Amino acid sequence: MDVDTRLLRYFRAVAEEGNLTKAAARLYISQPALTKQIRQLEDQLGATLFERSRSGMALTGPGSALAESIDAVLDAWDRAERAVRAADAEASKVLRVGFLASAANEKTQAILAAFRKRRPDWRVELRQASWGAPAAALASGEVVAAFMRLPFPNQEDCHLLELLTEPRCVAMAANHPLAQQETLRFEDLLDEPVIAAPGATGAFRDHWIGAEARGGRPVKIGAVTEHPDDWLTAIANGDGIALAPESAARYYARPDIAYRPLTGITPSTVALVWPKAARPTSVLGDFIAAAREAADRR
Amino acid sequence: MDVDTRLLRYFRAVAEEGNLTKAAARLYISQPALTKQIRQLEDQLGATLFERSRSGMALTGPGSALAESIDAVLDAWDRAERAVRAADAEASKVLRVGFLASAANEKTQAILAAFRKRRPDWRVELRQASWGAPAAALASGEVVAAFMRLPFPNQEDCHLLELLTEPRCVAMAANHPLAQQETLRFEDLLDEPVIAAPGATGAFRDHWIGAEARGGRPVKIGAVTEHPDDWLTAIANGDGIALAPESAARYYARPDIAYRPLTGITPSTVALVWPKAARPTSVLGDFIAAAREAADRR
DNA sequence: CACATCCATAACCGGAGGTTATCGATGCAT
DNA sequence: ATGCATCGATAACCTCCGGTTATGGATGTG
Repeated sequence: MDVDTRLLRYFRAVAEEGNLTKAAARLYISQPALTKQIRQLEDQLGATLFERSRSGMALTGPGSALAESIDAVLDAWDRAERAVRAADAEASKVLRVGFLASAANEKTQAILAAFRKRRPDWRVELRQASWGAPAAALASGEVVAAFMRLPFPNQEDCHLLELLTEPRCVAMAANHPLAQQETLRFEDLLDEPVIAAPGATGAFRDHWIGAEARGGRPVKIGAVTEHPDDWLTAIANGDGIALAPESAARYYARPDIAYRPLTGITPSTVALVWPKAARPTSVLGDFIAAAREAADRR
Repeated sequence: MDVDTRLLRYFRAVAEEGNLTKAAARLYISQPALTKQIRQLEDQLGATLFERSRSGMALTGPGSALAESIDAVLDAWDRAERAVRAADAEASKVLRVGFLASAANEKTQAILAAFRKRRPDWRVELRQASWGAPAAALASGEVVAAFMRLPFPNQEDCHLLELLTEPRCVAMAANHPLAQQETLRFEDLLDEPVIAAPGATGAFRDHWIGAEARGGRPVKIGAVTEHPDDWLTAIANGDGIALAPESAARYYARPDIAYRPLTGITPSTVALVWPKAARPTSVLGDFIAAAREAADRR
């Protein structure tokens, strides 16, 4: 019998959530679509995978059997995908590197230059990662390394090379009352709605709503965004304020957005990261060396 | 990225055949469909998997990387599928057993009775297997064992318990000139067209066209069939003659078909087979024991 | 030089995966 | 007890994708 890995991911989500509605939300599809898909999986396998009840979906015996076997399938496919992408990169001499927003800021060019010196025949392709699943492209081998801000989800599966640390500031609509002040304290922002990353990003989201400095004070989410453009628009729109690295003021300057220095909040660190699971190649080694060189020279 | 295992099988077929047209034929789809699918796989992976030329499709570097990783994925899924089916069988107390045509003939009832005595609360479900891929249902765990005639494709992946051996005879249209004779010699049939199993079945097909007794004499294929019904129809229709187990005369008697004893050809053996790959269960053990008991008592 | 082989393209059809809207059942809080 | 929130199932609909047949273009081959 054939399956789509998508179906397997769907199944896994439902098994983990124990709840169709929540699983559907997590998968960014509608609940009826998920209902249909799960039922179809059951039909194809000829087995009942879930016990439906008012309180949710509970795994049956066959369901548990599938849940236990499923990771092996998805992992095998991930490995296959990585192998193909690695071979393709080798063949076309392209190193694909992911980045979040402004990557390594002013250091980016130095790193790329240092790498070009080591591998003149290679080309570096920078790909923007979504905030929704910043590490997904790493896991699938779509990019072989990425410039990331710490922390991020599944960080423990990656090797890290810290590149720079910079203060965090606050971004808000230019006409926001607090923009009058030259400098702000984080305590002054506790009641402001905040523009946040998607909930699935865990520690990453928490870091950028300043959860660690709130002392348990609840936060009001003004909007959820996945890309810099949405993020900037939401801020300019007055949906809320947002924490941002200081460099955002240079890389994302706009007349309708004000960036203000902020006290009482820890700085942000940018690192080059690459998956522990991937077999390291010499080209990646050269890129890491280039990044290390550029990071040390300041 | 998501894939359907179907796509992976398609890719594997093309990689093995080195030829779109032949691969398409093997997969029972049209060549344009396969062209599209392979191209789509390449698009999704963002890599060229094949080098196209007038002489066929040759794997590129990324293509080879995929070819090497692909079996792990498909095997993992096979295992998952088997695990689910096993758990489902356990839960619903159904033992699914495959069979080809008349299964174990007169022994079948004795085996089932012996099993019922051991496991009164279980039910046996007999499923007919296609001649096109007689062992497919075994590999996927759709059936946990099967009554098969030896040899069959991928036989080496299975444990065997031989149940009975019976002479092979010849089946032909009732109005066929040779049907006049009470007994025939295999040498008399060498020029007759033969109804055969699909080419992919290898040794199975060879056995039933009597390849081992032809001494290299070429065989004329009158028709290719996958199921007893097609087979009987083709014979009655005069498309060709066919070798058949003696018991076919009892289980597939028809006024428009004549079965005649045959000399100069080896007999046919029926065995109960079960995959080596599957974790053996105690129920299956009981079924095997029941089969052994019924086979020994004669 | 005609033909066979092999892959690509075009036009078309049916089904499957997705969506929104809605319902029925059940548990919980007012 | 009533009303509301939650959860899964169903219905109606749209789009796209996987399949089909027919055909073309390039390239060896008898």
